[in-house]
Amino acid sequence: MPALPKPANRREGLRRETLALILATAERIFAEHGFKGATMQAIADEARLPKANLHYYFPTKQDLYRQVVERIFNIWLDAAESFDTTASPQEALTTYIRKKMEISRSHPYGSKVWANEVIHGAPIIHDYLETTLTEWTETRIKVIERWMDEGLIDRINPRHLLYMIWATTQHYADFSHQIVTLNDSKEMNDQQWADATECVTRIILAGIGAKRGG
Amino acid sequence: MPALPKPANRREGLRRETLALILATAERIFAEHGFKGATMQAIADEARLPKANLHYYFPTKQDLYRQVVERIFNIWLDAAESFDTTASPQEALTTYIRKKMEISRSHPYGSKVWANEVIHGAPIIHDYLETTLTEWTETRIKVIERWMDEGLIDRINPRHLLYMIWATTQHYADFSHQIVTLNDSKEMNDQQWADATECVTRIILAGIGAKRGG
DNA sequence: CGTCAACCTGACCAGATGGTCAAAAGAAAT
DNA sequence: ATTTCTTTTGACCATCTGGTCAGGTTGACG
Repeated sequence: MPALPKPANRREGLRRETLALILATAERIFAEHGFKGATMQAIADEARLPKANLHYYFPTKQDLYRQVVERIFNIWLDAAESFDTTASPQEALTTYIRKKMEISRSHPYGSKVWANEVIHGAPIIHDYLETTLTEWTETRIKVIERWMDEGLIDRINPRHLLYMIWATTQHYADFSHQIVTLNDSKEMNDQQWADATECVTRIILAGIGAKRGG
Repeated sequence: MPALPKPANRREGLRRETLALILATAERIFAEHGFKGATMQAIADEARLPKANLHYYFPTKQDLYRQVVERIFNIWLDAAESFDTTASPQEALTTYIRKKMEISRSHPYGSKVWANEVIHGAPIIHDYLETTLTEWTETRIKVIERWMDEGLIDRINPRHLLYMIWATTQHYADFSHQIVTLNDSKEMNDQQWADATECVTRIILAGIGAKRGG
């Protein structure tokens, strides 16, 4: 996430706006229809741009898709940082879960695109999984093992704890249609999101034998 | 799941074999490429049938897709039955989680198709969500509430407990590529599946304050 | 064996879609 | 004002894909 320098001139500013508009629209369309189901024409229409203009900024559909996915990965990385390797299990996990739930609420389309990508074998982002994600996971597993060695939590397989957190938090974004349907066809409100976050955190912490607020 | 009567003759037998072959192949291709990404030609090639033959049995791609999804839903319903409403929390949840993990292992393609469908707004199965799934969920929520009233488990929001179980168990199928990558690029073996099931069950049970084996 | 219905299949078509291009329009620099 | 570079855009094309169809093949049945 490089801090972006301010636009040098009118052109540069417009260019950024257009890029942002295209990326945001594309994220939604890719999330709703999948890579193949999304068409450049549909993205163009939603963004109110001629299709040829999209191809000016992103030569191919794959280029556009890749940038959408990379943006999402960076958001994920930000949240991943909040898994503080120096904090107590309670602090680290509570913060991490909250952050992930917030992402599910604020970036539902991104989460869906990511899910889609992984479900279909991660053809575009396979290298990310093998490098960045693997490294991140290994270091966190070591942290969790240390917690167990120090008797701060029960002995469990750290891998499955992580999967459980990922699966559950992302479920609220990826399966939002199912959740909405089961919620009287209403979007979850602030209170319900807070309730979900609290409930998930509590079950996870109790599940691994970590006292809360400790 | 109607018990199928035995084929009356050679023709009937062949017909069933062909139907089963097409459905199984389609399930895999739909899982790997999504609805739009999967082509009738690809399914035909994989099944070693002429494309026109597919259209003989399934007039349109949507018909084929719908039947694939319906088959998956029935498998889900079977597992759902194992959430015994009369058993203790430990029994009911342990069995249910085990059953769902088994499905994730034995029907990974089906799970992926389902996930895809829900992620994209469940255009085909929306009626299932609104009827069968809603009813099932309501009855199970009542059961969980009874457990809480009887002091068998802690007070939590039953809805989120269910979401957690669904999310986590299905994660092993839907995100298998990620899991394999993080597992030294090897498929999970018998021991690892048993380990995962045990670990998930333990965290959930402890998470809601239910003693194990009780 | 003959008839009929079910089944199979190569060839074909219409529409959709990713991508191209040349020309026009607009901003920046001189 | 003129030149130069970036951006915009409508028209166009090659390819892919779902679906059709006419004619051939096969099994059931009397």
